Amino acid sequence: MVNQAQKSDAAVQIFKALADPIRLAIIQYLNQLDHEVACGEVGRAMHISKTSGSYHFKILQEAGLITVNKVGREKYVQLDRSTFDHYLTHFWQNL
Amino acid sequence: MVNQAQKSDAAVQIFKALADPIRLAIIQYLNQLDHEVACGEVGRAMHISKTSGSYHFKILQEAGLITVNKVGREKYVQLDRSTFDHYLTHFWQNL
DNA sequence: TACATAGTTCAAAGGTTTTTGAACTATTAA
DNA sequence: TTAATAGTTCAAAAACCTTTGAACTATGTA
Repeated sequence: MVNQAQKSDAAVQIFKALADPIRLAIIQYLNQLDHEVACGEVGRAMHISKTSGSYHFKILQEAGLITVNKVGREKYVQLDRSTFDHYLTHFWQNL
Repeated sequence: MVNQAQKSDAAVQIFKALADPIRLAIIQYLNQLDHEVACGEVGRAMHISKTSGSYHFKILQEAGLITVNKVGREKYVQLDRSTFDHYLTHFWQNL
């Protein structure tokens, strides 16, 4: 079992990942589509550079907010709703 | 009515306010007590300086996560649960 | 093979957030 | 009036986050 400090570290990481307008827009976009999409397609929809996209997807993945599926040279991402449920929807239960 | 950009600005502000270990500990503390507490008392419980406390309470207040009630020379704070409900518990409905 | 495409990595630059201590205001109590 | 207490403000420093472009790896296609 993880201790209190580790629990709040994870929460801080998730809230940091959510605390950015680009990443929130990505989440919104992935939520609407509700299926796997290639990073490149999301990046183009957000009007951001490849490098910036790569940076933001890494932060979302490390926070556990998206899952990643590499197929050929493309990386398909989608929301990991269980993480949102744990830290947002059930915030008070898991605080 | 606010537009989409304003909505996500507010969300970013709330997630930034949550994205800090001290502020998350303050929220945890206020949640357990579940009543007004003076800033000074919270600050002492968190082992932070007056200045640091003042800084963090300001961020929590500006995000709408706490309400403030000044009585004499003391400032009593408590959680504003409606903001947590809106941005966390009902995250998907308000995205 | 050669070329194109998807995505990563790196370091530098710029921007933002947090901590610090000293000086401050406002209120209370002796 | 004097001293103590609660909290704020300020500027400087330190720490941290984000963007940028160039160079890179890996894969797919002609």
